[in-house]
Amino acid sequence: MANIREIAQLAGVSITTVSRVLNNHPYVSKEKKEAVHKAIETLNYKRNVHALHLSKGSSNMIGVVIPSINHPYFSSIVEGIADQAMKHDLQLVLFQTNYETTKEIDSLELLRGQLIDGLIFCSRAISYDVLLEYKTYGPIILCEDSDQNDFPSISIPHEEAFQFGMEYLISKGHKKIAYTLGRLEGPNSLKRRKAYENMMKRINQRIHNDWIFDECLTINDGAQIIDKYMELKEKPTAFLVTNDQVAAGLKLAAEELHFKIPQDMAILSFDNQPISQILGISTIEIQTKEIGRLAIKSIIQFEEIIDQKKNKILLPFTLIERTTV
Amino acid sequence: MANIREIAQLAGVSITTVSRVLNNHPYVSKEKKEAVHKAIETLNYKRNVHALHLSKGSSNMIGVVIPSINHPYFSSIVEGIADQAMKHDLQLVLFQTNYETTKEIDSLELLRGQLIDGLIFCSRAISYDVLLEYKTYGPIILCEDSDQNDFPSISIPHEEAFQFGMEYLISKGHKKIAYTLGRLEGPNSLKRRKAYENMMKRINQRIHNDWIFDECLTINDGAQIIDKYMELKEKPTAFLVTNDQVAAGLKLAAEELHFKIPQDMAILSFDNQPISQILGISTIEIQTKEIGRLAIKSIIQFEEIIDQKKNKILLPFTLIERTTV
DNA sequence: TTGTATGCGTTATCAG
DNA sequence: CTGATAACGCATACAA
Repeated sequence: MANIREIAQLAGVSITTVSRVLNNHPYVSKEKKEAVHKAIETLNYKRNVHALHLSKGSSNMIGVVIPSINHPYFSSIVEGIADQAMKHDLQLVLFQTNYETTKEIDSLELLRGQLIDGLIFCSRAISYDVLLEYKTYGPIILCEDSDQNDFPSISIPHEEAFQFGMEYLISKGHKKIAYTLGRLEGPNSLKRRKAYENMMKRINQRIHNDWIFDECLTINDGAQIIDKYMELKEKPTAFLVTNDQVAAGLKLAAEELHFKIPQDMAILSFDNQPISQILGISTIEIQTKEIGRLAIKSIIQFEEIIDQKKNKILLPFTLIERTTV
Repeated sequence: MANIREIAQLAGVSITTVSRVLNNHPYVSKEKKEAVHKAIETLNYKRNVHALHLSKGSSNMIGVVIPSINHPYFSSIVEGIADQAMKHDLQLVLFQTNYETTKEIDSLELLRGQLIDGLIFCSRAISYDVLLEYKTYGPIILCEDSDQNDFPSISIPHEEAFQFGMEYLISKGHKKIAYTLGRLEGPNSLKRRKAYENMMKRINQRIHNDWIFDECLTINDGAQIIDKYMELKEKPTAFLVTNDQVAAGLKLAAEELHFKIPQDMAILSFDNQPISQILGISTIEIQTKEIGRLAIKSIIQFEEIIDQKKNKILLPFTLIERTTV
């Protein structure tokens, strides 16, 4: 591949002039500019990106940390990230971590090594302390309902949304409420658990630990809930579940066993993905794509955000009433 | 950030020696090695990736072209790509194109600019001729059922699989068969259309153009088929559809209108995503994740593949009989 | 308006 | 075993 030197030579100008043309700087005579363009054309020249990055000290690439891309919640966030990134000519580097901390550290190390100019955590398994060690290496955005003030965060208010869901179920006459979680230790899950305990206490219900279903993320996870449900001595009458996928699995598996939804079992979920619409699942809408968009915006306006300490964005959520509650 | 020079200075060795230690070269005395490691520790040094890339002339990053990440078919492929990429320490750069040719060209230009060492096209809107212009700039892999010999391709045999699906429907007594496509002009769609026309001719059925449903990719697309279906004078008895998402939408929307599946309308789809299992949809399984894995493997073994002209991989497909046919 | 010279941080060559 | 030094390709301060 031809380099800038060859272009300069062929065009009969200096390297600097070529660079100026390349970067649309002013103060280049029309003739030289044309000569440069012609040389670029004939040699089929293309700027080497690494040299540019090295020279600039940045890469206009952003890292995205997700546990798995093959899940509607995360791929929807990434879609928003990708849309917005496009508008700012940012490239996306994907880190599929499967919630492994070593993978998350890999991504942080690449921030430190300047491969990426910023990092968006759609999921986080790593401890907050470790994260702090990387604070100085570039913008880090957290897509979680976070109480800290070191990193900008974007999310819905999980505690509030969960509480809202509980209240809705209670308003429909339910007291025996079960719920499901993606990962027991996830930052958002902790928020949800807290809300659950508060609400159950408020309606004088004791906490049944076997009404809390962990590791529920996919359709199949949802379908498998029904097996555990069958073994329960005391059965809940309502489920507040992680997301629409889990709700879909649960609903279809329950109906397979001739349970009536919502009479025998009410289901309320989160997200409002297309599947919930088609299955008539009542759900609390979350603007996942918007979370992604705002994550990129936060990266771009990082300095302002930090300066003004406006580093926590909470998006509204909306109840979508359908037929499962 | 400290650089290699500072490390050398602090450790009292030359830059070369530091580089040797960094790259685990032999012939470095234990003392110097330790001194270097100590200096790296104290200065919290990290190799600058851009300098490395520039020097090496490569980046161990791979580009992935997809129309939208927010679709199970594509995110499943990307999941496979990511899994396999991880094993080889390759980073992934995502290009969400929405089938726009300009976006695809952007990705190709970055291959030319050496940002990425290779490119995987999970979808392609660009013409084959344009693609050819970039052939020399690095490994390009096509995830489509392709007849060309310039680029390695990985896919299922779409024509054969589609024909197989038709034969299955016919064996169940259907002659009036409709089908749906993702994009009319997509490379895989063309294969499917060809198979459709052949099979319909074989059973002496004329082609109804209004039995061919274009732009069907999502659950909602599937649900909307039913509206057009209602307006059809002559109605098909079976649908061979793009993927499980479309099948799910179609099935649920049809049942909403009290159609019996498969008596009133048989449905056979492709993919075997979890949703098809839970809805009992008969489907032709495609190993999407494996397509992704093999794409990375093809990038790595690119030279061999080209040399041995083994540049077309066709994965097997499997009929999963459930309840919709 | 143009060009020279230097820096960006590594790796690789070659001489010792 | 070790170290100068020359690439790698571009941007930019400074000089003209």
